Amino acid sequence: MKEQIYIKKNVKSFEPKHIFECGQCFRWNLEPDNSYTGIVGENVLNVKKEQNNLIIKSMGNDNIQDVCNYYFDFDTDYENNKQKLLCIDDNMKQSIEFGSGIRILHQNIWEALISFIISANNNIPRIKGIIERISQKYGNEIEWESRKFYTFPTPQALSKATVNDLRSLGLGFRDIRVYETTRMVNNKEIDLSELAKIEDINKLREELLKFPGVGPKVADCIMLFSMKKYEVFPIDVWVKRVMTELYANEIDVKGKEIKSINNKQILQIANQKFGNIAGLAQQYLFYWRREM
DNA sequence: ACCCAGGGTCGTC
DNA sequence: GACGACCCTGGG
Repeated sequence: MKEQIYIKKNVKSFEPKHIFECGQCFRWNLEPDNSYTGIVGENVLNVKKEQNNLIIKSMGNDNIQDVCNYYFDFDTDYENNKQKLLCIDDNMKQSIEFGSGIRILHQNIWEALISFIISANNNIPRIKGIIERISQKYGNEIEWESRKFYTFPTPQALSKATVNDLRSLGLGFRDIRVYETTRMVNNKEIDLSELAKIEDINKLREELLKFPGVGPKVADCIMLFSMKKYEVFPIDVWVKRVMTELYANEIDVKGKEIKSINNKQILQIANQKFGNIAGLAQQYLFYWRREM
């Protein structure tokens, strides 16, 4: 366990607030000095932006530069992607201006699987609290600057939790879903490392849907936020709201005004407009609408 | 005090 | 395919 520092100069499309508060991750917290501290794998990271430079510190065993390149997806050209979306319409333009520093993180699949099962019919403060308590109880402790942090538990570590243990950590009705999913992962009924190799989105989704607690929305979140499948378009209440407000009039049939559109129609619009980076467009729209 | 909604999913009809 | 139930918590 060692402390490391990584300074990356002249970054574009990287704004900690946008990245960590656009709803894709649950383990990052704002510090008094305006930096963010979070847990990535078995490391604690602290990220601060000063002018256009990034100052990243870490405590852990992994090489900080490798961790950051993978997790923050530094190889993807966001300037180029933003340019493509900007010229689609004025809505995209506004939402990108608002969340210009958003990046889609490359999170751990197992952690994303459990986290988004917990997210079902739940609010963000409570989701964060639940994940924090799970990590405190079943994860590894890392001490840094006389503070204690807890990594997200491995499947094996979480298998020690009974349904009642999970219930007492505040999961509510999601307790059995998390318990069963953990059991399936440990038994390798579905092998997560094999899952990551599946290229075809629909085959991948089909596999993910076999886990209890994973429906279409959660499956798409896992694919987008931990597997870099930028073409998927997770539809939640907020996305439904914003897509209806912005685009319901476009599927206006025979002069009739349509005020509610279903998920299939939303996907159709998303694919047609945003194509293979629909997931990125989804994040700009989600963040924009939710912060309004 | 009471009600409602929250990054949905599941079982039932 | 539509509909209600579901644990729990913070905010109105």
